[in-house]
This record gives sequence, structure tokens and C-alpha cells, in this order.
Amino acid sequence: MLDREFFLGFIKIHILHHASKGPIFGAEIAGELGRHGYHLGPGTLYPTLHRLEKEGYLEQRPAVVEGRARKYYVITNRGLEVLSEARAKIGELVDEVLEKGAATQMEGEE
Amino acid sequence: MLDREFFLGFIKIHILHHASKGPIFGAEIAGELGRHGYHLGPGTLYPTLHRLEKEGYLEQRPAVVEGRARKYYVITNRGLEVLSEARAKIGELVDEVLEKGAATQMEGEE
DNA sequence: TATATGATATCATCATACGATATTATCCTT
DNA sequence: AAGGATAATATCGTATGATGATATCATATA
Repeated sequence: MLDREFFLGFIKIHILHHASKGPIFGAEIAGELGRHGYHLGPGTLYPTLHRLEKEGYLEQRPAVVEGRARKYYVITNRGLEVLSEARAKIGELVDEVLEKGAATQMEGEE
Repeated sequence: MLDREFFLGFIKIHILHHASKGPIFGAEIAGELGRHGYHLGPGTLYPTLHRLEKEGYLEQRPAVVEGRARKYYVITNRGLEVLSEARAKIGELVDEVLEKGAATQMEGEE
């Protein structure tokens, strides 16, 4: 069960969040996301990072580590704004779907 | 500031959530989403409902109310599964980006 | 000098999102 | 009964996005 359409935004918010804690790079964030159960192939991961950069949420900081090239990304002000917008909307989501007796049962339906 | 790419999944989760509380119809859910600050035009709303139905998260219950045709939607078991998956992932998101001193400040950056 | 490894890039294709516009049926007003 | 106004949903065209597969490139190791 993938249901990616519901969670792609979550993935991007995770990325921005990690980038707000310190520089990240592709292969690293892929592992981080994997720990949350999100598995992105490189064909999704890198275009996503490029777009987040192009749109001004992230900024590149190319570096060479142990001889290998890495493209670190740091968050921008615009990225921080989206993060705080995300916090508000996550709060609403919690109030709606988690609080006040959120049912988990499956009724005889469909 | 729209940043829709981050929040489309939120919108869909809201839709499934409301559909889990009782039958919903397009124009109604549009207003509900509006109250959360999400503004969907009909060109986004209806294709979204159709897709959620086609993919098995919602089911149609056509009806006529006060002479006017409405297409109510109710959630399916598959929809309930996604909702509970969503609850788990929202929880993770809260732990990551809301808890433990989530910063809201904008540093002099970019 | 092969081969493996780490990291990132790109391509082709299919799916999606969206504004704009159209459709359909009923209600209201005169 | 004719003509809007209103409620609700549908569709079209286009631009954008997501994805698996594959490629690139430099370095380390055998």
C-alpha cells in the first residue's frame, strides 16, 4: 500500500525540517526518510531537491567530502516560512483527525 | 503564498476524514476546506473526488435533495486504512517538526 | 587497470493540478 | 411562461510533477 499522493507533501516537509537543523545532502536524506517509512528512488529524490531549490526553499552548498562530491542543501527564509505554515496546518490536522475520538475501526463496508 | 505542493495531501486527508464522519458532497466539502484556508476551484475539487473514488477511497451515493442532484460520497474500508496510516504519519510529523523546540524565527539568511 | 562504491543526474512516460468554461436542473421574479 | 439567478457538478487544455530505469563521474580497493 503506497498511497503516495497523500504523503508526498509530508516527505517534502520532512526534508525542509531536516534542512532547518543543518545542511543535508541527497543520499543522507534518503536514509532519513527511509527511517520514516518513505522510500524515494533517486529519480524522485533528486528532481525533488532541484525543484525545492529552484522554488527558493533550499539553497545549494556544494562541497567535497573525503574526495567525493556532495551537494549540501540549507534551508532559506522562504523555506522556514513554509515550515511554520506547515506547523499550523499540521496542528489543524491533528485537531481534526487525531483528537476527539479518532476511530480506527473498520466497519462492514465496501 | 500558496505552496500547494506541500499541502495537497493534507487536503485529501481532510476530505477522507470528513467522509468518515458522514456522507459529503463536493460543494459542501469545498466550504469545509475553505474554513481551513484551503481554496480549491471546481477544476481541482471534482477531478480529485473522482480520482479518490476511482482509486477506491470513496464511494458514490447519488441523491436528489430539494430537487437538486447531489453526489454524496462515503468512505470505504480502503479509505479508512489510509486515514489510519495518515494518523501514524501525522504523529511522526508532530514529533519531528512541532515538538522539541520547533523554531519559528527567521535567521538572517538567503 | 578492473571493479565496486558513493553520490548525483537525466530521460521518457504517465499522472496530476488547475483555471476557465460549460452543463444541467431548479427556483424566483415578473 | 420566460428569463435570469442559483446550486452543483463536469470537462478540456495545458503545464507541471512523479517515477523507474539508466547513466554519469570520481574515488577507493583489489
